[in-house]
Amino acid sequence: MPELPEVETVRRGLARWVTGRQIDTVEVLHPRAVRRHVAGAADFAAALPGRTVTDVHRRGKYLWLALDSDDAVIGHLGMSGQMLLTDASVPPGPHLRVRFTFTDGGPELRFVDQRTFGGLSLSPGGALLPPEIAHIAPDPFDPGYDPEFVVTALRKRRTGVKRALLDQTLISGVGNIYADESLWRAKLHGARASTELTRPGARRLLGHVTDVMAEALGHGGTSFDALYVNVNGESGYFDRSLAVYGREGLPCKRCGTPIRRESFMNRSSYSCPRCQPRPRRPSP
DNA sequence: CGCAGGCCCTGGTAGC
DNA sequence: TGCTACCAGGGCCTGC
Repeated sequence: MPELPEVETVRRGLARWVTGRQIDTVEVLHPRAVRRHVAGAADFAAALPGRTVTDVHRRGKYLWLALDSDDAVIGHLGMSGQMLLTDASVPPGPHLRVRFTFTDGGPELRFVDQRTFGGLSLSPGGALLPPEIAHIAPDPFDPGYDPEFVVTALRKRRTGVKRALLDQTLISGVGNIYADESLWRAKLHGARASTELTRPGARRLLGHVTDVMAEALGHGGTSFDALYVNVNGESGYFDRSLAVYGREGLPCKRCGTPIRRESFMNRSSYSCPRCQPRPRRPSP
């Protein structure tokens, strides 16, 4: 499940292998992959040939290819999306959704997505920051990220801390995995009311968010020698060292208490019952 | 306006 | 063995 570190790893791979190349052809193999492009798949495919990729940017879990036309191709990986750079001779897999070829005849770019939660769209004039994702807050690695502003906003939210962390309009890039990891480091249960956070407490939590994602990025962003941009941990180079996520019943790495799993927002939350006690009056 | 919950997808796996 | 049920979950949308 790609969160910020995974998307940033993909961005770096794309920046290295696609920047400066001119698009030759675009083929949409599954309309759902471009459902955010209102004008439709044919329009998407027709608009891109001849354009050159000038840069690759990211905000939170979104990334976009900036084009020499000042437009942008926005991409979101969803849960299972991958950007693969593949020689044209490699036969397409079953989940190939969109294929880009380039005029240099080099490796093609394939958007592969099993569960089709991800997708691509064309953003007119969006090269610098697509208006479609202007509502997404800066992530901790964005020059525009202001932790004191987020501290203030977080403490104003009348909701649970975890729900607030997952709100991409407050701080972006945080998903279920890194939210749980950050809360474990901060010794906070996700159902704690965000209004109860002190300013220093909120600062500490946000510091953990930044740290845990920076560490994951350090683990994942190193091996880009191959012409292969992957977002799935399955490929091996994504060696996340997780303290709580997915560790139900295993000992807490701090106190040894078995990690618990709770259902929250129709997904799983992992925490240590001892380090992260449930609040008396839980917030959603 | 702020917040909460439903829905979209499909491969893998557990259970019967 | 073959079926069903459930799980993974980010972001958009709707309704309160």
